[in-house]
Amino acid sequence: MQLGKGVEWTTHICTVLAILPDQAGISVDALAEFFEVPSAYLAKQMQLLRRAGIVASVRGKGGGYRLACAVDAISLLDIVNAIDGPSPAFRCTEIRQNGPCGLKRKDCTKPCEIAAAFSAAEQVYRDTLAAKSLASIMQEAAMNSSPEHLLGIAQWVGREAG
Amino acid sequence: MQLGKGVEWTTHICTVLAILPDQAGISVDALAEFFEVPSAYLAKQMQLLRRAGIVASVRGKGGGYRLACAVDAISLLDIVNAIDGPSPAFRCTEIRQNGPCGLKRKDCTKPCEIAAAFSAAEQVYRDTLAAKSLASIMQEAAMNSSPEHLLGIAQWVGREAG
DNA sequence: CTATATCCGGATAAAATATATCCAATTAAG
DNA sequence: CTTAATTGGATATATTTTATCCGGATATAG
Repeated sequence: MQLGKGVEWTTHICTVLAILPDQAGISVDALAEFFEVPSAYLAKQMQLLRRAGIVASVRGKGGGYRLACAVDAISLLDIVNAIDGPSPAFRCTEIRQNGPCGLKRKDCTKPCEIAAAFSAAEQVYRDTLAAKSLASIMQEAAMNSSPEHLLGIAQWVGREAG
Repeated sequence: MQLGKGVEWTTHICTVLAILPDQAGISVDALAEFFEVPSAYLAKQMQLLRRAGIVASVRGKGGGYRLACAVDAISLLDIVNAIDGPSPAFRCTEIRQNGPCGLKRKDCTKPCEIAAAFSAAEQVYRDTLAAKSLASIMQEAAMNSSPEHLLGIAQWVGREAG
């Protein structure tokens, strides 16, 4: 059970987009260079973010990506759902209905105990991610990083967005 | 991010092995028939369970599988770790060290805020699975199932275990 | 001792997923 | 109007996961 690299990449990228001036944008190539990741593949991930309404894009020369919402309106769950999809990790195939002792379909209105237990575990996982906003990540990063590092990032963003 | 079918299969199978008389065993073919799943692949999953110490096997004619522990000593997390592996879903590739504003490796002793947030979410997921024992699943199933159904399973197990 | 049932482990095939690439559509600037 | 920069979407490739098969080892029964 693995989460794609795109989740890591785009989460970091959102923290960079978050310090952009309003209306400005950064190109995929610039973002790919900033994190040294393959730009072609990153482009695909950014499109998934856009379709999910997390970022907005501007086409053509001078275009690029920016956040489409406030940082406290974007949670880690939003990003995971956008990149990795919202489908649950545990897939119940109703094997309790199979075989010599299989249950009738009409007797299976409620999920079985096993499916229910896995769903409950996934729910707390999703709840935890939903409770973590991009704003909270930014705040923690600001506290844990050196002022020089933060300044360096702000300057780079300023150059690329200018 | 998907959990393999083996997790669903082997969890159900553990609930069947749980009602075996002591020292008896059931063959992979019988279990595969009971749930109508491919026996070749199920055999692989059962070997993973055995290597994890969840079930024990007896070779040769009349052999088969049985639980290696008490039902309250087996959690859903044990089964997931055995079948799906214990590696975390979120893989941090330390891209904060990359690019023009990359951090030096020596300044990265603590995980970044993003990796920490995902780890925390996975931890509550694992904790929830660890808190759910096979015994608890069995008890819930006993309450929710009809006596006839439970009897049918017990009879089938009795026949197969000889 | 032979035949049969069963697990064991490695080799292999198929499917799904992750990764990478290309070209068309669009926009800004000169 | 032409050129360059950029996103958009479809398509190709690589990697991983999932599934199957087969020969060997082991144990039981006759």
